[in-house]
Amino acid sequence: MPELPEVETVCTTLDPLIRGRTIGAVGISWDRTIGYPEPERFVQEAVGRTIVGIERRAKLIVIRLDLSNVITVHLRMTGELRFHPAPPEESLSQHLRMKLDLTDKSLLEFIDPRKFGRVELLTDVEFNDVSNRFGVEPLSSEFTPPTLAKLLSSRQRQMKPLLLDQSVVAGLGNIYVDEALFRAGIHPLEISSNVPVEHSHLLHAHIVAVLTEAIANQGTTLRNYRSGLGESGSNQRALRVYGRGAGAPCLTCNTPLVRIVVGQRGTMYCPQCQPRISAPRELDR
DNA sequence: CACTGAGCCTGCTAGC
DNA sequence: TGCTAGCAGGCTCAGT
Repeated sequence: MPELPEVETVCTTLDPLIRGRTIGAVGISWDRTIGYPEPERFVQEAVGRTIVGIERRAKLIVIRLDLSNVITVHLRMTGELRFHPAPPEESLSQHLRMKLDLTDKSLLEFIDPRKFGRVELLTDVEFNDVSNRFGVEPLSSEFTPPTLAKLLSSRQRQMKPLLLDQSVVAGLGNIYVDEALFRAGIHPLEISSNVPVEHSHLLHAHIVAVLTEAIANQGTTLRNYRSGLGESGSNQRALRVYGRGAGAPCLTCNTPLVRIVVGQRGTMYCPQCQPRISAPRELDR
C-alpha cells in the first residue's frame, strides 16, 4: 500500500506532467470516491481550474489549483493516480473511479479496485485545517532525534500503533514501521516511554534511512502500487521483515521471524533482534 | 488517554 | 476444475 515514499514518487513524477494544465471536465464513476464536497459541486468547482503544482503532505497527494483551491487524493490501499498524454485507445480500467480531462486532451485517472481511496476539493484554508491535524514530516528538518525522543517519552503507547498514528509522525505505514523498528532493534509492542534515548535516536536514523532509500527506489511495489507513469518501484527487494512469512529466517541472525497482529495490522519482527525492554503486559501475550 | 472493534471494499489464495 | 471462506489493511468512529 502506498505510504510516504510511494506518494512522494507519484507527486514528483506527476508534477512536471500536469503543472500548468487546465481541467476541462471531470468524470466520476464511483460517487463515494469523492469525499468532499458533493460530487456535483466537486465537478462545478474543479472545471476550469488550472493546476499550479503537486506536492505531498503525509500520505496525501495535494494538487494545487489556481484560485486558492486544492484537490487532495488519498490512495489508501489500492489507489493509483495515472497520467495519460492522450486518451487511451480503449479499455478504460474497470476500476476507474474518477478522471480529470485536461483541456489539452491529456488526462489524469484515479483507479482504485478496493474503493477505499478518497478525492476531495478544498479551499486552501480548509486544507490547512486538514494539514494541521498531521504530525511532523519525517523527512523535514523539524524531525530531529530530540523531537522523536520527546514524542516517545511523552506517551505510554505501544511503539507500532504510535508510529502508525498520522497525528504523531506523518506518512509512515505498515511496511516502513516494521522495517524501521526491525533495523532499530525495537519490539513493536514496546511501550514508548520505556525506550531509552539512545534507542530513540537510533530509530530516528532508521526511519529517515528507510524512507530515503525507498524514495530512491521509487517506492515498494507489492501489488498495486505504480508511479504516476504506471511504473513499478523496486524497494520491495530492500525489505527485511515486511512481506516475509512467519518463520522465515531473520536476515541478521537466522532466528525465525514472528508474525503478530497489532491494532488489526499484521506485524513482522525478529524476537532475537527486537527484544522487549520492559516486561510484556498480560494482554501482549 | 490508550486501546479495541466494526465498517468500508474487492482481488486473491488456500482449502476442499 | 470450480467454488467459497478468509485474508489483506488505512482510516474514522463509537464504545470501554
